[in-house]
Amino acid sequence: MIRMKRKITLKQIARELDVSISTVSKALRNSPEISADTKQKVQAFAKLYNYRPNNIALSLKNRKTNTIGIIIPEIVHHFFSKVIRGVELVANKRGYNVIIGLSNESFSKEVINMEMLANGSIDGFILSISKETLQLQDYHHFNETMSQGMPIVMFDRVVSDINCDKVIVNDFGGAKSAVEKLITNGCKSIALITTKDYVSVGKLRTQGYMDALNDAGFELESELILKLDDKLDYEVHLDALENEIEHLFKSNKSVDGVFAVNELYALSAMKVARKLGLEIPKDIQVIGFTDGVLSKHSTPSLTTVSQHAQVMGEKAADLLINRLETEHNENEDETYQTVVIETDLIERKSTK
Amino acid sequence: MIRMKRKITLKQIARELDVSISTVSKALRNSPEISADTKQKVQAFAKLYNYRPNNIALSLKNRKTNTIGIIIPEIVHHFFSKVIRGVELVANKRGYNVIIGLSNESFSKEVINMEMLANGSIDGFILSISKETLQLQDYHHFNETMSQGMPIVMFDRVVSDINCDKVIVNDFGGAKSAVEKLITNGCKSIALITTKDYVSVGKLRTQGYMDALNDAGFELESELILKLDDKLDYEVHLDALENEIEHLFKSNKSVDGVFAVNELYALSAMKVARKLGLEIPKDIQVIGFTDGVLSKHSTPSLTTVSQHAQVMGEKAADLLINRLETEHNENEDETYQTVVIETDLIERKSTK
DNA sequence: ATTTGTCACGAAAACGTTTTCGTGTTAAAA
DNA sequence: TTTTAACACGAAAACGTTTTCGTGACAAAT
Repeated sequence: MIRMKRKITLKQIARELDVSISTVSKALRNSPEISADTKQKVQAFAKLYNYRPNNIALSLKNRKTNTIGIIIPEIVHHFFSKVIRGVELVANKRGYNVIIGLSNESFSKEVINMEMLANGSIDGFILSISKETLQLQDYHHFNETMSQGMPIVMFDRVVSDINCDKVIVNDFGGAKSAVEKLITNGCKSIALITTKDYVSVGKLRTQGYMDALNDAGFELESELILKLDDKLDYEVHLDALENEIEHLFKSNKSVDGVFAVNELYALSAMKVARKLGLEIPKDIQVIGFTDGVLSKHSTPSLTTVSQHAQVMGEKAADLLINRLETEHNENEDETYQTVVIETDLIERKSTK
Repeated sequence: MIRMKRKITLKQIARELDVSISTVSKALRNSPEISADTKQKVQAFAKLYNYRPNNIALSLKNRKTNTIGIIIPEIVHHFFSKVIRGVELVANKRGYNVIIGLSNESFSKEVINMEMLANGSIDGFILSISKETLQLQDYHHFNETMSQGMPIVMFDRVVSDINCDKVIVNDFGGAKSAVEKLITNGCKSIALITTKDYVSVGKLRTQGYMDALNDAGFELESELILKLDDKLDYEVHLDALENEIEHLFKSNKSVDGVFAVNELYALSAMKVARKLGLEIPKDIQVIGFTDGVLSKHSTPSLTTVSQHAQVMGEKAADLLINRLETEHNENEDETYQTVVIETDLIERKSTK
């Protein structure tokens, strides 16, 4: 049976050594007020009993928790977990902890989670907006949080209505250069597989696609654009997804290039193409938009637009902590910045 | 410019309403001591100003944070992120928050992270041991944490030296039934691709493999066992991994079945097999051990042993919270339990 | 002998709660 | 009229820190 020795406090040290709590505190912080003798005695005792200041008490006293709250729609997702890793990395380096909340793409869970954390548990938020919130366009909880003096940094899924620091991917540019790559590689009829427009990133990627076609003098054919309703969880209903894509291919036999706004769509496109007897990349070339793990290990491996998720997390954490650690004058107008992370085109075997 | 209205406290409400702090507190908690009039007044005021008790102050007062600390080796990993989701799910349901720390497979980071959180930030730990810690076999930080009265629940990577609640996968059984499946499917020469033995799960899966062969009257051929050093990050050095596997196949042409202890090894085996002109599952059948996303989307899709990561997380959270919420008599000997999560064989296209 | 100054330490407040106990006021019982 | 009881509220302690300010002892300077 293990001997229980509860964490020791200043008060207990003070009692043992027959000095006051203040003296112990000062001795441990090496205050010049305290004599060398006493310091030595106190420090030795503290080390022996492995004294560590209680974080909660410190948080209360300093009105600062040194903890960052992350709210994301889903954690079982490479993009988001990479962002978390980035946040954790710089947070830890700068002396902060990270506490996570999952909204599960639900508005109410997002609100509840934020309220729980906002009541003193954390100093600021890093978050990506849930799909439901984006649809409802109800952003009161963000504004309320910020009006209470708690800063927010949004990443990836952001919205221009909210005034705060943001870290976003150059979705437009990434999509455009992907499509340009397809054009350069000789594609004449390029399909787009995307989501409904309310998710800002889907919209921007669609615009990048259109812009690239436009610049190259291609005509925009709406039959080549497949807008999927991501209400449906295609991880579960893979066949539904594949049917949609198969329909696209069959009614547009000339398609020789595909740009998909995420990894799953791209892989499904490749799968369907193969099923229809098309060779990749000879007959049809495919590019996805993602930071996922599937691309690298698919057959053929998938050329993708990398979003540098971890860098986004790091940047978001830096933005937040910088704001937390600069004195904000009461009446000075805050000025927020939006950091754009550039994408990289990672060429693999699904393009020529 | 947004108007700043800092979070309101009991003291401020008390001052505004010209009553004492105690009265406000009691009124809000509907104490019978307080008159209906006063209650009404206080509650209305509190609602108007959206009063919420400060979590930190409550934690300090109650010596209970209602927060769980998770320490995992890596978050960009489907297995671990699914576990987190499970933990988060039941933690939230039961009124707890989750704070994460990444050890990054490093002993020192594991120790530091635990110390940070153990100083009052959390009520208990859920963790999976880092590889480096497993190698060093230095578990003092776990024992110290527990001796301070902070419970630990370990999952997946556990060690029998430590006395605490545990949630593990039936690695032995899962591996055994996978290999049995291969045997049933007609495989005569089954290779094993595994890791070095210090990670307990690798060891157990290897034993499952051997036991299945043994039961079936097969002879154990050591050339069929490939033990890979996972010091090398094979995500980065994929070619090195594939070379090893290619060597295995070339020097054992008779191999018609492969059991791999993780997803990456299994996929690489399939890739190499294809490269060598073997058809899957006709010429060679492959089964992996994982909860990952690659298996489902690979070509052919991979038959795997599912570990039910989310269930592990849920179970671990329940174990921890149960322990936190039962009065533990000072001198009563604690008794710990180990929950074994059974695996499922998910049959896909890499087996007949 | 008195003033000044330094040294080494302790008391107390503060952070935001909850809770125990005490107390003044009023109405009912003796 | 006096005692008792219920009622409604406030003071204070506690959780574990840090920090400001005050103070007693002693030595040095006047």
